[in-house]
Amino acid sequence: MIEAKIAKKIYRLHAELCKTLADPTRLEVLNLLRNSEKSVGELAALTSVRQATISQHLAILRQKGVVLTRKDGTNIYYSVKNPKIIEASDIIKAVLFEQITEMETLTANAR
Amino acid sequence: MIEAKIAKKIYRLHAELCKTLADPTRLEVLNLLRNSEKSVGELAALTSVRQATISQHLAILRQKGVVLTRKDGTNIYYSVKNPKIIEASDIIKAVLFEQITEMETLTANAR
DNA sequence: CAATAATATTCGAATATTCGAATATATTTA
DNA sequence: TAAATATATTCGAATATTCGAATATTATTG
Repeated sequence: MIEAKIAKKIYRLHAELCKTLADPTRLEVLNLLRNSEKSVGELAALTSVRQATISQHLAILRQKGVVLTRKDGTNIYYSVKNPKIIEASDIIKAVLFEQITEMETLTANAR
Repeated sequence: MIEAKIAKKIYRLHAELCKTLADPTRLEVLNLLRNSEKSVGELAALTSVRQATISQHLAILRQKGVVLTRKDGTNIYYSVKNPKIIEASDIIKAVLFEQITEMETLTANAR
């Protein structure tokens, strides 16, 4: 059963990559990076999250290979490395909205 | 800025749904449910994870609306509620494999 | 080179997650 | 109804995650 061990390891890596999306701040950052790169300061301002905290989340996204960095002077611009991540995030968001719609239907019928 | 608050709440819910996928056991369970429903016992056996643990993970998947249950005698059969979740999981897995391939390329070139 | 600006890192406390062990809750069958 | 089977829940310990505060690093500018 050596392949079972390998499968488990793949599931672990897969879960680690999914964890990248399992935080509201990181989702917001990824959404902001959807169409264009942004500097750390811009991301902090746009999300109203402290610079150090944004930087920590960006470090996680970097480690997991989800974003790329480009240095320009003292600024560091972040961008999405693989748009598939955005695609996956969007699908999960669509599921969320379907769930919300379903709950609305339920409560509407309960009146 | 009332809409900003709402946006933050959506990101929180979105992240909670993503968390569903952020565990190796749950990913394995979802993969086993991909094509057909399975009972708790079957899932425990197929994953070699204790029944209580599988049950806990199934409870999380249930709470997040990711799976459905069907009772038949003492058995409870679980199935995927919304196939989009599998779709999203598959996309993230594809990203993982792209990352692995990229690392292989790097190490191959380093020889 | 000193001052400034932008970003990153380290540390610690609060919180959340995971899992095993034990137990509880059906449901079926003898 | 008692025993057996399948599943769920509760609790606690170990571990992981998150965030703020303080500090460090790097690059630019005067």
